[in-house]
Amino acid sequence: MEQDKNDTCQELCINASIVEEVNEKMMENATHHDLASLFKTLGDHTRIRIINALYHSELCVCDITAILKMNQSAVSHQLRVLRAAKIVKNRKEGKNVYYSLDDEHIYNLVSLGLEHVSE
Amino acid sequence: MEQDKNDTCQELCINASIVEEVNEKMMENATHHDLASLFKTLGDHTRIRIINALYHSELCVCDITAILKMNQSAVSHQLRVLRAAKIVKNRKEGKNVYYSLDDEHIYNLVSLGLEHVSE
DNA sequence: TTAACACATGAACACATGCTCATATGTTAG
DNA sequence: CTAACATATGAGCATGTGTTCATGTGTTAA
Repeated sequence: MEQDKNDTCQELCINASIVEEVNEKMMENATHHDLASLFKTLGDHTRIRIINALYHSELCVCDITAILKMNQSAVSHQLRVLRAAKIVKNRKEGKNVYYSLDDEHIYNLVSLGLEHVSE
Repeated sequence: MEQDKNDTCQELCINASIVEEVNEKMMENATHHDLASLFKTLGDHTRIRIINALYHSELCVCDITAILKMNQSAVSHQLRVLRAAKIVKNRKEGKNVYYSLDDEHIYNLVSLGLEHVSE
């Protein structure tokens, strides 16, 4: 006569009504996925530094490489990730490719994150 | 007579003054690290779902386990990560441990992230 | 005390991630 | 055309991360 719940939790401990309510209010799984994806992209030391550099000015790959003191390949790889996430956009000018932040959402997100960090 | 710059970039391509200026304006390395850390913690499907669940109500581990339909060990491990990042706090009540969001920074951060995602 | 339960945690494993190295692409100068 | 250069990209490797399984800890009830 047991409910066919998972076996770890006996249903005794949980407030079933609250669980059900939360389940209804929860965002969709796809949304969770996208959100986690966005934060994951922001959650890397190198990428945060790139974003921070672009905070102030449009920069070409070469500039970024110099600022981060990393090799060009590593920077390009990370720029690719940021591009895929639509966090940065790029513009070609002759041999150079200039990168900049794609929208101010990111700027705001990072700023807000900063508040949490530097409390 | 070459500058002792890295060899990838000949200094010809970069706007040295801008690079220098950006270098000055950049946040400290420790800050980058903390910021990346915070976002990395938020950048996981399971953890985002936990946070989203706690958006609405304080919940015990057992509740969360039921909501996420995951095994209790996995949930506990992730709660530990969230605790370490000061994203959630917990409160003991008898055999149960109730978790809730530690501050509203996180709520705001996730909300802002949501705006970027659902454009 | 002992049994039952909620939760925490260490070890092990599969998989993802970031870097480096080598090389490819595309543009400009000569 | 070819050489030089800025950037992109694939492969390989070392390290990090999330889950599961087994077990430990702490609390309540009998």
